[in-house]
Amino acid sequence: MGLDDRKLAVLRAIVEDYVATQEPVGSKALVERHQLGVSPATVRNDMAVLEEEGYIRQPHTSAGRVPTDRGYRLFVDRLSRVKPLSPAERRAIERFLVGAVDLDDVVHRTVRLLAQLTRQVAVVQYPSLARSSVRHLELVPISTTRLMLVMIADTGRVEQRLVELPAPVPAEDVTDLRRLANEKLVGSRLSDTPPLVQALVEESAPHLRGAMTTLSTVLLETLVERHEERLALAGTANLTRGGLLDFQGSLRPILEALEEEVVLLKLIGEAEPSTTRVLIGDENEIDNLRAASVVSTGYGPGTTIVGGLGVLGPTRMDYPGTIATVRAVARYVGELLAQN
Amino acid sequence: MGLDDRKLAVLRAIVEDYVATQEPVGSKALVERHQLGVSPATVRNDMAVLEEEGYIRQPHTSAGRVPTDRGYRLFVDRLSRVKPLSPAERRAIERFLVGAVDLDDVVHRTVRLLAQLTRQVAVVQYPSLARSSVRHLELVPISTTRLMLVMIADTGRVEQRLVELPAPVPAEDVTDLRRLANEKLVGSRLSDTPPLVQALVEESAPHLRGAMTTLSTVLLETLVERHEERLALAGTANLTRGGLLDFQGSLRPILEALEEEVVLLKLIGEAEPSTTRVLIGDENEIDNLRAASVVSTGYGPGTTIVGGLGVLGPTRMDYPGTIATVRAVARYVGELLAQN
DNA sequence: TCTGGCACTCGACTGTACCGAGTGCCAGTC
DNA sequence: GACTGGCACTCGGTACAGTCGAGTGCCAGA
Repeated sequence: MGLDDRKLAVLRAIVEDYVATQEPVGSKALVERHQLGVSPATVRNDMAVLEEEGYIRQPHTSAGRVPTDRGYRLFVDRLSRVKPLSPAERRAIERFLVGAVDLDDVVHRTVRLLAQLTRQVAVVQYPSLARSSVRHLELVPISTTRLMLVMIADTGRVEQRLVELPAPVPAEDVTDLRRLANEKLVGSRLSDTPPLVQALVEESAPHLRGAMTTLSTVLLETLVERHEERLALAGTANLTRGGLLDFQGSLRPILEALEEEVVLLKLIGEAEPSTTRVLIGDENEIDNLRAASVVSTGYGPGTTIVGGLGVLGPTRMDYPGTIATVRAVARYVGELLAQN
Repeated sequence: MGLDDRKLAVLRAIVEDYVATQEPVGSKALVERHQLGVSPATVRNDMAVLEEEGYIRQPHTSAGRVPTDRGYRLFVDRLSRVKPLSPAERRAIERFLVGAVDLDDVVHRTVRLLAQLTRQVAVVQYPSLARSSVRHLELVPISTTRLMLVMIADTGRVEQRLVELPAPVPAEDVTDLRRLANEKLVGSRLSDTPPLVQALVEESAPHLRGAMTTLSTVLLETLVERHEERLALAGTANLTRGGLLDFQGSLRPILEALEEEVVLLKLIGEAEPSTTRVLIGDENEIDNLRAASVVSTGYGPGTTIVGGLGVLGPTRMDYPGTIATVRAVARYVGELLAQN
């Protein structure tokens, strides 16, 4: 197990060169491009050890070495510092995000920005309803037996659902329903609402009870249970960089995975506070993404987290740069939301 | 120019075989698989003419023939009948679309359905705001100087915008603003609103005028001028079928084009009543899509059109089947909207 | 006008040879 | 004991030649 400093330096050099050139790197090229202070032969011995330990591998007998997923993992954990952003990148982030007019706008701008800066596929989760609280509920009569329920969350999200009432409800009753619902629910987190919604029905006047029951069912079903998450995606064209060498030749599984909201949510939606999660290749639970890496983090106003965002790319990616960008973007978005 | 019936039959056979096998088709294979009633030599002569006229071409000197964009065009215009849907497909459409709970749901289900049935990339435009009329406007105070404007259209679309007021507005004034706006605008088409909105400001009580001006600016700007269109996309993974032979080897330009909302709208948003538009390869104005074909049509309740939908695939596609599917789906969606 | 026959073309595939990057190993040196 | 230079070896990539066969164009004849 003895991985002394030089061996680690060799691994770092291999990762950096391979990420840059996308070609297996040999011992000679390595000593030429890095100040390792030893000869190629020595490096070769180190490489043999690294290979034995599973950090690098040879695509063919007479080729250079390529990092394994395990090698990238070691690199990320112990061999790299998060790269500070360039001023240009900072400016790009600011320029891109100021002037967003609403949440949709913020999310769309963010996802495009991320895709552009990292040159990878970017995913941004809308602020999770479960982590939002109710700012306002609006009931708009569509017909006598149909209401449009509009919920405005403190995160800026607006969700609407059609409610089919069991019986016609006159306009003034709708007003009552609206008032009641707002009184009870405004300010509370959606994840905490079930008992409140329950109480709502019980406390309603008898003639409102039928309508309120339907209403609360819709509320619970669509906003809490089926906790509606939304996502924005951008930069799929970036998958084609690196001319099909990445992703072992087929974009198919990746594109398929990207179409599954559930999958994406799993990837970026499980953020923990102030952590940047890096999943490398095989570490990914989703089979389709075994050839990809994901860098994700949570975002939100202040220190709370309301959603996740991240990027997906080949395992051969610039981890320090990507991590820095993802973090920075998340922070800016959080600030933006805090102004809300 | 003399394209007699047999030459047309030959072209049709070439298109059908090539679409099925994805391989250049030769004269011998052609007479074997189709009852043309003549010998390969005769077919060869016909092919020579078809090639001269630009309907087919030879990838290499000693290979079979492949249809050109022009050949597909002739095929679509004169040589194919729209294939009736199979009962299975009909059932799939019905099964897929019933049970949609709101517009978002309808659109998402539709786009997935289209992608699945045609095995291509599907695009569905949300009902255009320009073609919708106002069902209700809601103003929700966020703070004393901020309102959330929620517009509900008759097509089911719900749009929201944040309005920054120039000065604090008390709650009862908000009620007045809401009432006024609804009185004037409900029932009118968004594209017809500019004069109405103008009148709105003029008829407001003096103390409301400032707020109403801001409000109407937001209304006009975001809902009319920048006429906000939304899109849903699905099936990008289908681009990878045909193993990179389609799209001359690179998905890049296609994926890039698919990320541009403007481009997609141009493709499917210019629907005319009861027409199915087919754009084949070169006919496409967007350079990135010169290797693709697009089949699109409009949809809407009854005979009106509120939006477009369509699919994008390789020029080598099953036009009759795709056209039939696109039409059928559009019709079903229209019916669904009509029930609204 | 159609057909059979024939010479021709050229991509796809196969086998051979060669080059060179890169390796593992070993004996020698500090 | 750790490092180095040297050397034989491996093997992917490329270039080249040869063969095969699908497919063509053309032409004479029915």
